[in-house]
Amino acid sequence: MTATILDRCEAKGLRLTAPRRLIAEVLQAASDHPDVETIHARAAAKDASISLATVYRTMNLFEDAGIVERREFGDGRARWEDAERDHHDHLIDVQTGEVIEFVDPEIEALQERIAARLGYELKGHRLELFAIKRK
Amino acid sequence: MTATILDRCEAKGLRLTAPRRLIAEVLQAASDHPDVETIHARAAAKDASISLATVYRTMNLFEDAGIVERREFGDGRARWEDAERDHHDHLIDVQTGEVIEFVDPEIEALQERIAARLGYELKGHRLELFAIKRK
DNA sequence: GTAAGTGCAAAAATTTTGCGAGGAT
DNA sequence: ATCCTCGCAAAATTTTTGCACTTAC
Repeated sequence: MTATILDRCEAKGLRLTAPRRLIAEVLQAASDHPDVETIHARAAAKDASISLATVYRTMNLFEDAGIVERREFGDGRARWEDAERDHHDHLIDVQTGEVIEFVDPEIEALQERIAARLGYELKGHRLELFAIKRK
Repeated sequence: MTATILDRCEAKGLRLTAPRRLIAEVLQAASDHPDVETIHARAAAKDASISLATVYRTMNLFEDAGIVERREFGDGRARWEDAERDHHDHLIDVQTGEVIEFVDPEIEALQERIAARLGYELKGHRLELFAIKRK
């Protein structure tokens, strides 16, 4: 149903070079939020000739194409995840650290309206709820 | 009602040096989300002898003390704001980097309902909208 | 064939740190 | 007096870029 990263590269008319295919494969397989160093390490495990500069360039390319999303967790490095898979928000249990993913169409629509009211077109969002379990 | 940054420094037992007083003053006066370079420039306007390293050290100190909050808006630099200012969310213009603050009672209420539906009691949240200006 | 992409190394940008001098308590 | 903090410069980290060579279309 959801197109693969490689499919979306093709759909965007990006040149399918060996490094790009490899990075797409690494991102497709990732269920975490890898930084550039990690992506490079995973790619280099399959083809050691890939350079860090290419990973940086490719992530910027994929971001501009809307294929991946950049995340900043406050540790000074950018982290990345599949933009198609990122249609969820996070609720963090502040007592246990447990993270629950959720999607709410109503809140997505409301965000659109808020952006529009401010004169903007919504391109993305990040929502984190901090909460404690109800007794 | 809300204590000034300087008051909170004192309450936390931080040493009140000239550079820290000056940085506290700059942050107190700020209504935007300045990065370190900007904070340094504003401080240097009043005392040119202040160093960038001291601004970095002081921001980390204030963050550890819970006096300011670090924000990452995806441009590679940390930005800072008073931790005790009234709650608001952020809309970031991804083309210009401009940051607009907003509060929306409807979205606050909706977040409460989402948390409740998941069996949680909402304690706080963080919402960032990424958008581009409409033509 | 041609425009775009790659690896490498150097550069740029942001943040941290070692050190001796100076200041707060 | 004793730590702590400062400014400076050097180092560390993360990201970008110039260049010559290679590749996808």
